[in-house]
Amino acid sequence: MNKFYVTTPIYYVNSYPHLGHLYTTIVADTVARYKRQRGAEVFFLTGTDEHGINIERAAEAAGLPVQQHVDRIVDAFKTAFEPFQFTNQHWVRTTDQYHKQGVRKLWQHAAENGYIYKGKYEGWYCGNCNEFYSEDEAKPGEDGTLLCPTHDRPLDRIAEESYFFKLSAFQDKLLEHYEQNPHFIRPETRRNEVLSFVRGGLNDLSVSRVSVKWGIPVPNDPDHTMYVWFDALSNYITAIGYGNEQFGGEEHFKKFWPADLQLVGKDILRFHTVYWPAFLMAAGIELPKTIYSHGMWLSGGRKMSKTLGNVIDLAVLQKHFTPETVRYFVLREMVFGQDGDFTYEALLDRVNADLASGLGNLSSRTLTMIRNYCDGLIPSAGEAGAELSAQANEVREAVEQAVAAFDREFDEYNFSRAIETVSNARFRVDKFISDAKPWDLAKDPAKRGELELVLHTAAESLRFFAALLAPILPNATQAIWQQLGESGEVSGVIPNSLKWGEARQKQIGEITPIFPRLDKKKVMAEIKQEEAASQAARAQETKPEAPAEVKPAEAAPAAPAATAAPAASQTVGAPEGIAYIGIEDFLKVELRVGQILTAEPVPKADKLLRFTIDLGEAAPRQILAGIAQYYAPDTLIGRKVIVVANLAPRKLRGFESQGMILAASVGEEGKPVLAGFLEEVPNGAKLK
RNA sequence: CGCGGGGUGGAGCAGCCUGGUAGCUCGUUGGGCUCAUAACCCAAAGGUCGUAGGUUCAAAUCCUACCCCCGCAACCA
Repeated sequence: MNKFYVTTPIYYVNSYPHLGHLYTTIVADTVARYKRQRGAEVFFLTGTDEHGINIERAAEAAGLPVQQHVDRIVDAFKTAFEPFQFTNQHWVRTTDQYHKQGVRKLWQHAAENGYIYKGKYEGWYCGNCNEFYSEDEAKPGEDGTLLCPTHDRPLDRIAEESYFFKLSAFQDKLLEHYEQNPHFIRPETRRNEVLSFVRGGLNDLSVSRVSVKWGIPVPNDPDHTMYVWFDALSNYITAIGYGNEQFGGEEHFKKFWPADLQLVGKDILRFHTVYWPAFLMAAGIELPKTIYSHGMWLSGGRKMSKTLGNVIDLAVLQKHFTPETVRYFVLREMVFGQDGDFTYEALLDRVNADLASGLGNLSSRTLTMIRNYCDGLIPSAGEAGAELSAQANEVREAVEQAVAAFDREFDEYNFSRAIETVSNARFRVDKFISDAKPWDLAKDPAKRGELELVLHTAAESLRFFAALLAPILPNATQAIWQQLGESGEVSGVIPNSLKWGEARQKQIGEITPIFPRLDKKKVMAEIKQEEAASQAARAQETKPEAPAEVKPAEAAPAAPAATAAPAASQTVGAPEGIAYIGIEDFLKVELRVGQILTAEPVPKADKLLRFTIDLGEAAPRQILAGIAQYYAPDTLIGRKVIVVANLAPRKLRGFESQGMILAASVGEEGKPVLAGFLEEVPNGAKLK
């Protein structure tokens, strides 16, 4: 049987849907439609990953029971996806019962085979937070002890009981699998990355936590909760019936597993190409055929980030562009596997050029002529002179070759190239029409045969294009299909089996514009306005609506001043209420006036500057500060600054910093502005 | 020597694995056409494919070194 199982990652519900989620799902949906159209029985899965400590906390912050909180975000995903009419058979949620059941089964199998063992997970633990911190995350105390970054209390060295997955046992097996299945990880560059990672050695993986409650309990040891990735990755098998009765259970699972294509973003490549196959091997389950890592969408050449304010707002996007045009754009514009730049200008250009002026206009001109010259009946190929016949033949060949080339490229997931083959054939048709001038032929009854040949050829080309592009533009191609007088669903037509010349004497349908032309200037102006508005709104937004991302957005350099919008409420780390301290606490801090004697960048550090500062002491002090991106060292020499003089020394990038320079932290980027004095002050003067 | 991606006509990109006329979209200029969504067709201008070496009959493509940009990591006492 010809089956095809395609998955997207399940989306972590710690953030609201964004372009990246949409993109992966569009790709998966397009592949699913493509395979289905060609007769495969397709199972297309997407869903949400809903467990873990982050979710638990976000719910707490939102003041909701966790399940209710995740339900809300899942709804947001479904709502955002709804207009795109994705054809997924199922939406898996890791909070679903059958999933939990299946995951436990997987765990048990792995355990029975000896790949899960109980051990101790050692780390620095804060009793207040109930969490482990790495030495990097922890705050160094005065005497070298490590402090909790949130509570400022000493961390305990604790060994927590934890289950471990014997990842180390799979290094060779994985490498062997990669070698023998060159298409297991795609594209090539990603494969190489993983190869070198695995060759570097694999450590066993801690796969349970006693400190986390929101998750799936470990079988026979309910104090332990499974590590979220073990839980999440399993969805690809549990959702189709592994270890449960979902869709009929085992039989259904056997029918669709192994997955034919698992799409992932390159940020989660390692989990899917190392951990995931190792989990499967441990339980004796076959591995998926291909893990394809796609690129990321950048915005204006930069990674999208809330801090930079260059995130593509889905609401704005959907207001101006139909789901179909967005689908077309992301598939056409990005070379699959590489990063791509998403700009509204490029989107507008693409839509106007390829769809409005291109496919839409070809459809419009062809059908209009058939209506006007042929009473709306698609003509048979008429008799014509040698030259015109030759040209018509050439067009036919170009279209038929496009059919073959499209499938060839698409099967390799070269979506942009597959689409290009159609565009190239389309250019040929437009040229043919312009050269043959059917509007002139129509004036001369003697040229009836030639006229019919031209229009027949154009209509047939259009019919083929509609079938080819159906997975990418499901609604538009169906509209063209119907306007050509065809019945049924174009999504069920195999382009390869279409026969040239079949469409004749069919009554065309009502002609309507398929892709209206967009007014670039007008749309861009509106978008700019809406983006500004939504950004202002986001700035006002309170926590519960915007759960924190796992990875805090990177503070990026540059872009000061100009973006200084009416900087509404840019509170930096707003405390929940003020924790008052007494004067005695303040007096513990020794602030002194210092003068910068030397300043130079620290090698291999982007943000650090190294100073020697005269505090009126016998010898100047060496102090480091993370302001290199905002101050040129030379300009600071001689400047008077305020220094925390009794801060415990700390080594940074190999240099000991004997104090701290005070600066205001401005804006979301935390741009530093050095504190100083308006009058002359002597070095070493104490502040109080 | 931390890891990775990239430098191709004015802009944005493909081509590089599997050397052999440098291609696409937008933009510019001139012309044609009028069926069509001011669309379509033709023509032109514009590139020493980051730099320097090397391999080769032949290099954007393979090799070496270097320069620059962008992510990640590190780094903001």
